Amino acid sequence: MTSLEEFLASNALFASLDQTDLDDLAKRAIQKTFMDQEIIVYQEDVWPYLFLVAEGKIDAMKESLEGRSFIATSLKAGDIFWGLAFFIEAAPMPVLLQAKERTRVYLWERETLVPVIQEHGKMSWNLCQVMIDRMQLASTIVEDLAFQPVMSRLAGLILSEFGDAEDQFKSRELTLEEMASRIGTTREMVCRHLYRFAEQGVIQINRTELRITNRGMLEKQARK
Amino acid sequence: MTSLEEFLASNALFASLDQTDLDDLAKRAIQKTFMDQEIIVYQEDVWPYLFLVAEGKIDAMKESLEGRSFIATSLKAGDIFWGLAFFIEAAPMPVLLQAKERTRVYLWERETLVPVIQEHGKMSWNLCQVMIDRMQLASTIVEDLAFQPVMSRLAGLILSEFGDAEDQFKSRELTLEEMASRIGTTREMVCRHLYRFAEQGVIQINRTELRITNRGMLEKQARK
DNA sequence: CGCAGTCTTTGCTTTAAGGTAAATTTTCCC
DNA sequence: GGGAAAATTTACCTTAAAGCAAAGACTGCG
Repeated sequence: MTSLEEFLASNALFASLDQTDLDDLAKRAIQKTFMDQEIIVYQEDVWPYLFLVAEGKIDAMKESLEGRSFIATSLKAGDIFWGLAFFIEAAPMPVLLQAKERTRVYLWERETLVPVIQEHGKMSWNLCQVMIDRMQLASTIVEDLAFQPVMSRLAGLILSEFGDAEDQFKSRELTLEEMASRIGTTREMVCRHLYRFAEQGVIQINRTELRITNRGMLEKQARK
Repeated sequence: MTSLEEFLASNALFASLDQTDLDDLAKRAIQKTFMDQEIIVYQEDVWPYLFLVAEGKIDAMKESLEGRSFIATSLKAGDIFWGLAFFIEAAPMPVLLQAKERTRVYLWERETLVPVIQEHGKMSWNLCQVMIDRMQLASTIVEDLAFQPVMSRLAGLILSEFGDAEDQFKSRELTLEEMASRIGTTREMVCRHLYRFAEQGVIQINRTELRITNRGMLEKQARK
């Protein structure tokens, strides 16, 4: 059993396949590597692939005509993603995919993988489960954009990015621009609100790091 | 073949089943009827059903704490929908479902239908296709909310609601409140923008009906 | 018919969000 | 180690969106 086969077997989507099928899919997988910041596929392109992230990180983002962008989700090792054209003839990508580190993926063409999926009912079912997860994500995004002001969305982002540091200063990994893209606003707004939070004593912040000083307050603000 | 069996057979999700299975599912379907405005299930409830709309109309909407609401999609005869708990144990409804006319649905419990779906690979695959459709919808919603101002979203709504009338006056079926819920704003904003469009000569409007006079302008505004 | 309740419309006010620009700091590459 | 490029921070200004309130118009029902 090759390491790729083991990797596949450990993934929820492929878990139900037997050795023969794993072997077959492993052989037909196309391995690709992308540099940091490299664009994998542009929005609106027709891209009939399904892929599995082996290592690295990929952002799925939407871009507006005016040059603003919105990061819908980030993919990491073990995650499955696909182009819509994998499922629907000629359907265009709803997002752009961009590597955010050096990233390696295995991908399969529609013609290769769809027959396998259709033959293995369990696999289709597993795929449904993956999709349901994605929908839950989309659901909270819509809710946030429709109802929450920028400040609340930012509070949520701070919690998810800095919430695991036990009230210690933690390096700001994301640029203001990136934070803005995750909550659908501009870098200036993010900066202003960060310092407003700091004024209120909810966080402490300097140019390179951030620390949560009042988590309860942030949580309250986030589901305001 | 009963009429329900025929109805099932005509649906993309069930199309691949043979007579025996159709018969079985038809027998185990739970038929329910809802009055206009009746709530079918509340947001956050755990509701492990998948259903098929036989007749009528259902809105799937999110509600905010402040009482604003956002209509994510409308379901009509032939449409399939489900509670997340159908797929994931104890997962809560991401939306509220409300009948918007007298509505009849057939629903199946998780325990009844999941085994059938898992047994029939083709059915899982069809379900994936349905989900992909829903994702495309969600994708445009996110894009609109993240990038488009209220005026553009309203232009899009006008086109989809009144676009089929050949520049004839058409009765305003939706209240301002409902329009507002579809594009994530308030009824006052909708009203103002409608009259702003009218001032620009893009539409004509009175208290009860509306007519598009410059479709090109609306389309341009919609993808601004 | 009349009245209560629901919608629509509009004016006025407040708040949130965003654009521009410039100063400052940091990063990164040669 | 120096300088260009990128990122952060702020001040100031404009616009978009929303909240509040009140005046009409319509609907449905007793």
